[in-house]
Amino acid sequence: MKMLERVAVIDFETTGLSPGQNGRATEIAAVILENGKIVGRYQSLMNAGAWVSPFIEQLTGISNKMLRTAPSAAKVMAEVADFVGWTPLVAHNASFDQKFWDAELALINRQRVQPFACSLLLARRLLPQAPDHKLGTLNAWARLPPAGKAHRALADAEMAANLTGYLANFIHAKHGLKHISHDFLCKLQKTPASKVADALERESCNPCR
DNA sequence: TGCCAGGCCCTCTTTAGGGCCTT
Repeated sequence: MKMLERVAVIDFETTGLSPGQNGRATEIAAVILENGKIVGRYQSLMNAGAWVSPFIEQLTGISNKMLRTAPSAAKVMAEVADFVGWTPLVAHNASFDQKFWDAELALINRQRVQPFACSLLLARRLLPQAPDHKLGTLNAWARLPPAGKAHRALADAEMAANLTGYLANFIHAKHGLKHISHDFLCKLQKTPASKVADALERESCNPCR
């Protein structure tokens, strides 16, 4: 599977649903997906000084004790931003990860340098027959490889990467696209569901592809 | 006082409401 452009798939674990006083990152993972295979991995807990509620500890398995000895959020965000570089980003429900990525980078006076594509929006358009579009459900439904404990950053990033590869393969198999760019995924995820088939048809007829 | 996310998407819609998805 060589048709998907190299992308970086990321996943955050956090203390809440929105960045701010009560929402900080606790863990991040980034995996590099190249030719449909994971060729690089970064994963780290991060200590942002935020308190982990019992609910979040139960959900993620990440505790306040674990974060006390973790490297600082500033150090981890600098490392992961360098690891990803200019590689275009993908996340499942990217609006969530994008706001934490932007917020945590802003705290170290850095800015995002690439767009995000969203595997959730793509899956809703390309796999409407799936039981639902949760990351775990889609991976099980598509019979993708198990990736470890859900709600830990590396396992979720690997699941999202496998799903992204599956979606690219689906587009290739069904519509014959030989090269799928991150830019095309970004356009496709904004296409109304009723016009997705037309968009794929147009793209596959483009003589430049 | 009471509440506390927010973008996407569908529909019994568009002068709105509610479910889905992420932690």
